[in-house]
Amino acid sequence: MRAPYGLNIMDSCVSCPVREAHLFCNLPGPVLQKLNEIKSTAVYPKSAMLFIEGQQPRGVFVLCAGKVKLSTSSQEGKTIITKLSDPGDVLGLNATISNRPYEVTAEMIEPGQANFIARDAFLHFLRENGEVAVRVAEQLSRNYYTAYEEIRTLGLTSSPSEKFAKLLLSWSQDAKGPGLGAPVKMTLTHEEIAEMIGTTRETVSRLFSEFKKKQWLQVKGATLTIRNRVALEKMVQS
Amino acid sequence: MRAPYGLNIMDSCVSCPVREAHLFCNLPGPVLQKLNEIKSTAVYPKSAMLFIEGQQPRGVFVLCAGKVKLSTSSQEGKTIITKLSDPGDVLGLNATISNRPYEVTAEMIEPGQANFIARDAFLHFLRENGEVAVRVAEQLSRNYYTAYEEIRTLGLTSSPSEKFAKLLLSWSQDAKGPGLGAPVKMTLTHEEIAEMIGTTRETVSRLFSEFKKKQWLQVKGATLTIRNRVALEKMVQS
DNA sequence: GGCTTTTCGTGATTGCAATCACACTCAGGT
DNA sequence: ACCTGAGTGTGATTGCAATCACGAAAAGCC
Repeated sequence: MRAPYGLNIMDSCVSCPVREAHLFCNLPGPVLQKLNEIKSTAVYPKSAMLFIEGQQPRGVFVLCAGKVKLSTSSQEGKTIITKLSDPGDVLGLNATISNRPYEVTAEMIEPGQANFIARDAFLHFLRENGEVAVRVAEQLSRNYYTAYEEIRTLGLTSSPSEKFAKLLLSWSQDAKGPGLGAPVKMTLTHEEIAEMIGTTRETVSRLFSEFKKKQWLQVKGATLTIRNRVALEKMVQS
Repeated sequence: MRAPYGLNIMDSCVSCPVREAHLFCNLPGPVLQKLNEIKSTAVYPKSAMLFIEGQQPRGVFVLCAGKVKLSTSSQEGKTIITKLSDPGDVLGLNATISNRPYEVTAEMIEPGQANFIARDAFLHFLRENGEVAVRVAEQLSRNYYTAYEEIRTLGLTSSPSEKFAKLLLSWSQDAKGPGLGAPVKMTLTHEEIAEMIGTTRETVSRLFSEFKKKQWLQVKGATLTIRNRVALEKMVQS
């Protein structure tokens, strides 16, 4: 069977390879089985919207494969990307729990797969499984800390170069391997990076040039290598 | 009995005048009684710190009287005020639940009173009273939305004047009475207002001058009256 | 009531990043 | 190979708010 977009479809949560260490993936067998029954799987192309800011919450999405960007926009069209999500992340949790509109838009930035669980079934599932409800509370709390980190970045970091350095460091931390110059694959355009750090596309281009000229950074296609981590860390005082 | 700072001490939650419509205040009698047993009351002067960013969470504070500002700072001393809390608000909830350091500093900006509930007793109380736990989850979710609102303000609002207008409008909404020119009492210094909207003290001074000259605003001592709400709303596109 | 200390108002200057403008590169489609 | 459009690099210009620098005013404090 050939799947669309060159993906390997994951049919059952029970055999999911990302099930370790994530909110729903790593549950005892019977519970996972029940979860498996109420979820529906779908495959999404690049640029697909899982949900849009302001919509009434239909339910939660568990990302199985691919990358998702979460963003919020003003009416004039200015946009900030608040988070990039990886497989295992649960999207739309807060809106679904509290029954308020989605506070962000979730868009695939590379083709992927997600499980959808409708709100009613999800809430019912939570009520039946206290242990999962606890995990949900913990996840909400983690979301809150992430949001606060964002507030600190936006409110306390003055210059674009500082925010840019901060972003690069956070990427290299996510990359596996504590090796010094761990290469990072970058799937974002300069425009999108600009939206992550609240500046303009041109400024991001200039920052790349500057950091490359200073030998702090090396870019080869979509692969990004940090050459002088200390210098970057020195920029990020906060 | 003369209380310090000219306050009327509230001894029991059962007879508390702010008990309506707040997280813990408005609970059925027996539960409220139990809450009353595990709390301890204290009176704080202006500038007292209930807790400080980065401290291990000792427990939650329920504000009974007075005003509290929540802020977070960078190492270089730059500070943003993320929220002003009023009586009835619960402070330190998220840190206490998740056992992470307080993410903000809570400082009294006018003398007041707060009930403290130690972490262990609080968690035990939650486990015994499921209904309260649900309210806590809802409160966490509300906190999250507030944080997101802050992110939108910081990230999407471009000019200081826009943020200033937004702040003024939010104040006038909090003021009771839907009357047109509802006066607002302002207890903050220009410096603190600057910290709320991420700008400098001088810019805030200039904004006050500008808005007064345009007849949008009237200031008499600590009392602030909006004279042209429409004009302010037109500034706040988002 | 006079003292210090905080808070406020306003000018002058400066610097940084947004904006505008345009050429260049590169991937994909036909 | 060609076209097309998205994405990128970089100069020139500009505007806005941070910064610096005071003096004035108001608020605590003996």
